[in-house]
Amino acid sequence: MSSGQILIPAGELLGWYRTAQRDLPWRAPDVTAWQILVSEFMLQQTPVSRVEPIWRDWIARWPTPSATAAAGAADVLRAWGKLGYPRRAKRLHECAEVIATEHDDEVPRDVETLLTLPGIGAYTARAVACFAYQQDVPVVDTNVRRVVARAVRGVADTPARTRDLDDVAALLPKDGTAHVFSAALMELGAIVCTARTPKCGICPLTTCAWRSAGHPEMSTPTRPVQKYAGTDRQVRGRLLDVLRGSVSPVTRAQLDVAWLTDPAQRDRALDSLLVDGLVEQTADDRYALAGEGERTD
DNA sequence: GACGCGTGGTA
DNA sequence: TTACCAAGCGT
Repeated sequence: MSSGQILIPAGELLGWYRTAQRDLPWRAPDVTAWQILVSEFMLQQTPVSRVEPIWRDWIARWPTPSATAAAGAADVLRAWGKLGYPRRAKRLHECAEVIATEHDDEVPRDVETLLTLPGIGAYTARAVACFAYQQDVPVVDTNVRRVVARAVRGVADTPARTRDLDDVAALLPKDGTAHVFSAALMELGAIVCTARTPKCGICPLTTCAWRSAGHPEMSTPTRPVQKYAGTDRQVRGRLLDVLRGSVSPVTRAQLDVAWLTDPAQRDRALDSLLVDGLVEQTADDRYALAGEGERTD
């Protein structure tokens, strides 16, 4: 994409965002950069509705990086509950430790430094810079990618590409409102220009290349949806669920009953949890969530 | 760049 | 019911 042409009118988008934005708890004025960062970790591949209650409890319990770092890893994994992808919880804990010890308990402001932190990638680094520190950096998540694909390129969606960042950067207004523009773009994708049944009837954009083209279907295939039932991921989930539910270490037999259909797969899943540092083996040959017994709060 | 990584709501 | 999908990251 080239051009200095304005392809998404900022006025239309920002006007809509002012009245239509959701009242999400991490958007409240007194929320800190760390607390916004926590929301971003939780929102990585998990819907807002499931994150909200967990985030509220989490922030009340561990409001700062140092408070989070002081908690035991097992307590963090339990508080994460069933949000999914528990490696995120572990990385959030590690991220808290780094910020507490190496950044004076302050979330770094610049994208370069944010990118060095555990669990923070291209999206989250810029989301924190944008939403917590009002920086005019391009923020590209699945919503932004889809809105740009449709409104600008006239296609239903596009697979993730590294050059998405440059494409979106070219669309940002240069008058200092880019951070709001980015938030609005994401919000539009989240509640109007949705993946499955877009609400074109209430879209604030008066011009849209996708609409003009007659809402064509996807031409370039995206990644196929992953299977879950019967996969190692499901087995890991079952094993972890057993461990989250037990304050004391469990025996191998207690884990074995969590997945009876394929013992070899069960062993592989347990091994991968040990490798990932989510589970530990105790001296008496039992199993527990990693960091069980470190606890502080 | 492709793949593996949880979980549950919705159509 | 099955299949899709939800503010990605690390390898």
